[in-house]
Amino acid sequence: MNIKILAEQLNLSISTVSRALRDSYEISEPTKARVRAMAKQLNYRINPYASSLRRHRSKTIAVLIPEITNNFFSQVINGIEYIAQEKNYHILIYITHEDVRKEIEFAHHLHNGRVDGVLMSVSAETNNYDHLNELMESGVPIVFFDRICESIETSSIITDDFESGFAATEHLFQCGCRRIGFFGLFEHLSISRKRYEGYLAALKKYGINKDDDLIVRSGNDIAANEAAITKVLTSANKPDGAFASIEKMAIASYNVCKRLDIDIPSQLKLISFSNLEISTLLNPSLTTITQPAYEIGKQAAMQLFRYLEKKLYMNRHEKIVLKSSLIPRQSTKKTHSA
Amino acid sequence: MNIKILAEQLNLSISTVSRALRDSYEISEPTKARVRAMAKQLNYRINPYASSLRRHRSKTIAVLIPEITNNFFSQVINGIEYIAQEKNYHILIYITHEDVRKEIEFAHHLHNGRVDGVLMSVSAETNNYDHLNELMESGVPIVFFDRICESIETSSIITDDFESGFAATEHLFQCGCRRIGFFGLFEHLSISRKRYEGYLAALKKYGINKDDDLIVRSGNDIAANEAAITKVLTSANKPDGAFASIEKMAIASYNVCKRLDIDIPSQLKLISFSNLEISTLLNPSLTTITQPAYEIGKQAAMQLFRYLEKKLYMNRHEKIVLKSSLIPRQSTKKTHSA
DNA sequence: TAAAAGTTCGCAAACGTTTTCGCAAATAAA
DNA sequence: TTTATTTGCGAAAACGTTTGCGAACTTTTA
Repeated sequence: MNIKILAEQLNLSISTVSRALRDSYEISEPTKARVRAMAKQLNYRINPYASSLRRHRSKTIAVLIPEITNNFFSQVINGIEYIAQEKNYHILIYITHEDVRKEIEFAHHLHNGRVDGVLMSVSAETNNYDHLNELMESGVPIVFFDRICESIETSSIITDDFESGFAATEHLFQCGCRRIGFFGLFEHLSISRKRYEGYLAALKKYGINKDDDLIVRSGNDIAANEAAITKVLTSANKPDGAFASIEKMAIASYNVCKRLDIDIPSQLKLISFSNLEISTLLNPSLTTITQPAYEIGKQAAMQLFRYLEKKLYMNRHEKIVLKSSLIPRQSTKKTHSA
Repeated sequence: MNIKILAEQLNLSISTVSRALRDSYEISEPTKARVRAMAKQLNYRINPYASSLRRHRSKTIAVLIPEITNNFFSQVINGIEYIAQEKNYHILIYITHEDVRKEIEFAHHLHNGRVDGVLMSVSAETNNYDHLNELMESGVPIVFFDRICESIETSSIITDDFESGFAATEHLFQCGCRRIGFFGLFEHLSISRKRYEGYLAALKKYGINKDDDLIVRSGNDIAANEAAITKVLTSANKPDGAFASIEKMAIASYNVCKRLDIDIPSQLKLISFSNLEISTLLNPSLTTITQPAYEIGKQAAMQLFRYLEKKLYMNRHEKIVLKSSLIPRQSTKKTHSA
């Protein structure tokens, strides 16, 4: 079943049928109606590969994310999917598992026109962006979200990470904490840096000296993370509050506290970036900084389509900043310490 | 940059270059090496659309799922992705949001060769499978996972839902429950039926009469679900235990109990199907039936590739059953009732 | 030594679209 | 009426691959 057969059935030329199906102005309304009717009757579907080959557009976008079993990213995908469906676009998904080599491999594979554009959050390991620059230069627009790449001239959708880091730390201070830990991600990740800077700024504002012993940098290895947290929480100068700049570290902290029988919030107050739907059901419920993940996905996709529809030209460094919200719960509840 | 330019640079014919790149036996090893070197040097990437058009294979599979912000499905995707990467396949993702009309729309769109095969879990609303039968008949193999479609002759990957439903109910009984509720999904969903039958069988084994007042059927509307649960938990003959056949209902139950000040597990014991990583951190920790989601994804993908590689012929009704595991936690802890 | 078989490659026809160009016929303007 | 312009459509050349077939050359077999 192809357009040729369809044309024969209609006694029309292939070109006329093609144009009719694309609703070209060159075709009369009656002819279009005939074509549409016959196409429906014969259950004709256009061949996307022939079409893409000829038009140099795939009607497909790629989404590159570091992980998928994480509410933040799955909510982002939901937002992306919403916009993509509106535009009749398809979504190819690639998961890097925080592995730069995979990210590079994917980037190279996308050089060939398989997708019209890319939405991505860089892997935590990534600190060289050549593969992404090359992709951009080959004409594939990239829009970053959350974990962006400052050095590439394109749009990104981020949240107010500095302010959130500041607010989280301030919140802990206001709840009585004076020794505030930072449990964060790798240093070179954009979001982590910003959150950390916000943390430092808040410490400064309240006249607290930064203490490197209270800072934990997480990797991908859960056991290692928990070990690092355990070390901090059992040290002589242990923190009375902690700001987890990533959900993974909050979970790890809960586990460690459970194991060490450290009570949250009386012995340790905890606030974390998180998009868990059930923060409220944790024991105790977790005070979170929650990012508007769904909206991030939507905005990122919309921005990409602005490039694809040439409403926006590439190499315009544009940042869209959405606001996260701090939701106080039990894990930072003020307690009357001894 | 295309194969033509590559061929000119090499002083070879296009066909030789093509064959060399595909590692054909017809090309000598020295020539292959030359071609590969030049391809690398010129940064040549094959055009996937031209290739797909010519070969009638897309190296792409579609994954159709009802939702993505759910650990079960995102873990399944991880499993699928693992196998797909091994096979150098790409993954298109389609989310139905439990909407049959979207499912039908997606199924129709996939008639055109965009994908070589489909992996899917049907939407809860689906009870007519014509669109899927048509897709199969048009030559696109479908492998179902979890929410399968019994009436279509193909492979499916499921878990031992009857046994799990039985075990869950039995577990509640053994923890002292005598009035056991069932909080489940729509009737016509395969998994829900099986789990429900397991529930009934366990009741029967222990001589408990089924009580329709203890059965809640969930929809997509969270508020409505919570209202229904509230009604049951505040009725005169309220249950002393409940089996949630879907995670959503367990969350709703926690919320309702919190609101009504019903203590879990002393006043209500709760067990639920769930793939939450943090069931252990809930208050109280949740006893779960956990499905091997990652493995389900892998198996489903592997089975699909058996079709694609013609190692398995379509229309073979084959079911692969994996085992879920019951993990007892605080929410079903035996209590000394008054 | 001739025939058969094997090796290595090129020609050209697909695959199913889209689109440029062109050409009639119909309509509008002069 | 003649000359432009518009309207509706068709022929054919792309798009970048893959592959059946055959040519030329080399090696093996009879």
